[in-house]
Amino acid sequence: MSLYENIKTKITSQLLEAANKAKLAGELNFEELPSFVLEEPRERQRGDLATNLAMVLAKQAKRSPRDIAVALIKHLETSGTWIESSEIAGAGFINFRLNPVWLTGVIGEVLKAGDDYGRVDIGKGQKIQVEFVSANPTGLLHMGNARGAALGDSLASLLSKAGYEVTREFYINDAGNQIHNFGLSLESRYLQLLGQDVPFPEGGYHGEDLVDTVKGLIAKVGDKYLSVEQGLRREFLVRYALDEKMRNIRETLEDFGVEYDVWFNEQSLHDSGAVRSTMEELEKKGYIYEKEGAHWLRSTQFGDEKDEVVIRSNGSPTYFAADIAYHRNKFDRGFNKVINIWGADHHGHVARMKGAMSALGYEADNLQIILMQLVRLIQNGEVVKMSKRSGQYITLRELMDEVGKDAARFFFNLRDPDSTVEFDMDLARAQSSDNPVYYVQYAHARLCSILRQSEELGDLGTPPTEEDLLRLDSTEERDLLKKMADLPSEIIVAARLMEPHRLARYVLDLAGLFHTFYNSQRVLVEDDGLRRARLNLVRAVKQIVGNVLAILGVSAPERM
RNA sequence: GCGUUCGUAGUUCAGCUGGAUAGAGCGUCAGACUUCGAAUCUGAAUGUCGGGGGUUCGAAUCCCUCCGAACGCACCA
Repeated sequence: MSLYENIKTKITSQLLEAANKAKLAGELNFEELPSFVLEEPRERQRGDLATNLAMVLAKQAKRSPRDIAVALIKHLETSGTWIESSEIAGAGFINFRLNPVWLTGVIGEVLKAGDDYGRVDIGKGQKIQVEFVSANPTGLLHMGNARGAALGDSLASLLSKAGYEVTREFYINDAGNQIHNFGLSLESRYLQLLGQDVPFPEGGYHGEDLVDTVKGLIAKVGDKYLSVEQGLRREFLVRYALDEKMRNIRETLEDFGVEYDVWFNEQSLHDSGAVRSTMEELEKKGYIYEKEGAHWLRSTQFGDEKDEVVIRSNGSPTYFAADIAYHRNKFDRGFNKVINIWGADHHGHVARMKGAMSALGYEADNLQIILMQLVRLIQNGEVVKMSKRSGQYITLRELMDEVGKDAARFFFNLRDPDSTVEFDMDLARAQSSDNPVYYVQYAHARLCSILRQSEELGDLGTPPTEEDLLRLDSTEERDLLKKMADLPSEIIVAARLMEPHRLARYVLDLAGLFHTFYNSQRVLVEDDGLRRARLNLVRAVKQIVGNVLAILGVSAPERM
């Protein structure tokens, strides 16, 4: 446990003890201690930590919060807690001021832990899977996928930092109706490009990239497949195009800094009989009924708005059926928790998917679905309706070319998945230099620059003494140290809430505090002791900035 | 029509799952480089937290209702 976590835990337990002692002394009356918080007050003049314990006790104790606070403070044991003073304020808050000396210990803690600073263990080695992007291989990756990739990958890194054993997975929709359509589209393009006047299929994929794929194919095999039997021809075209599309998706994501552990084929679920056996299982449990020739899942029993078809009247399973088998497979692989990141346009599927898991006897809460709102693209001051049909969309590749991987990933991770973000292409292009990511990266480069110069000055070796470190007592230094001490707590909260965007905020704040410090204090001063202390501070800040950027998948440049 | 999510400064967004005087970036205005990187810093102005009710010591946060937006409501995925 980190220094700061330790202190907070200690104070919390002392508060509990104080409440019990006050009760024994007959000064306070309560049955059960309600939950309370010990947190940093918004305004730092109020102190370092504050608790609302007296306020939440008011109801049970039938006394005013301020009276209760007096009793609590009277019985509070402060030795070993760094508490320097306690005071009652406002409606009944108890504010604590800590002896700032504890802060200097943070630097040593950071440098000792190195890349592991911020690592916590709330996961306790539990296996957790994050499935994200899982884009259809029938087209190119777009802005929505970019957001999903940034979110999913950073969440996975965050959870891993928090002590979970994480698997990143991509589900490839290489079966079913959509692939059938894909085959028809490919065939049509193939014939068209070879001069035949054939119609484009209804509901086909209009994307230009598909035409390019077929052109590439023709360059290799020519008109060889004109004479091949239709079924075989389509099969070949699909296999070829799928392979090319998936390779492209894979490479694009890799360039975006995302590496998957597992690429899972939908087709394998059909081949292995998993889809069929899963449906039989559901049938056996009585959750399936027949109507109008189709098989339906009673998903309404689990809160869905309507029952869903799993086997069509023509006998073929729906996408949903395969998806149920897929999620069953996930749990059977031993994941304690399974996380899906879906676009908000799929929110209607949440209830039925969880319902299907309940029906199969799994704990639905172990399947967690994070919905992210869609990305609204602005171009020339206007909202661009994105759709694959119209071909009106910006690809992930274009996004990286335009604004860069780091800026894109940071941008998405700065926002709550629940907010519809506006992405102004022109702004991203024109103002790329005042993108927040550069603020953080600049801080990192600056930190590196200071360290480089200290080396040139021959400032190696000798570590600062305890006394040297105690001289880091300006408000700028203390604010910075406090923020540094806070990282483990931030990781815990972010991992618990599955909100990596908190870390982007954190590192932005940290960079800001560093810039402020930099402008008010000089690091490379004549005074040996003070210089050594500040250099260690710089080393530690650099370490943390690097650690957090790594979680976010953003590079930490030494120069820029 | 029903459902899900959202509505916070001119603008883009935070707001730690109920706490003290609602915060940042950009933009605006005024300042800081003979000194470690000015892609930085310091200061100033800016709010009906969409409207209205309720719950309680206390609400941007929870509940109800209305307004507005996005997205769902296929034997598509």
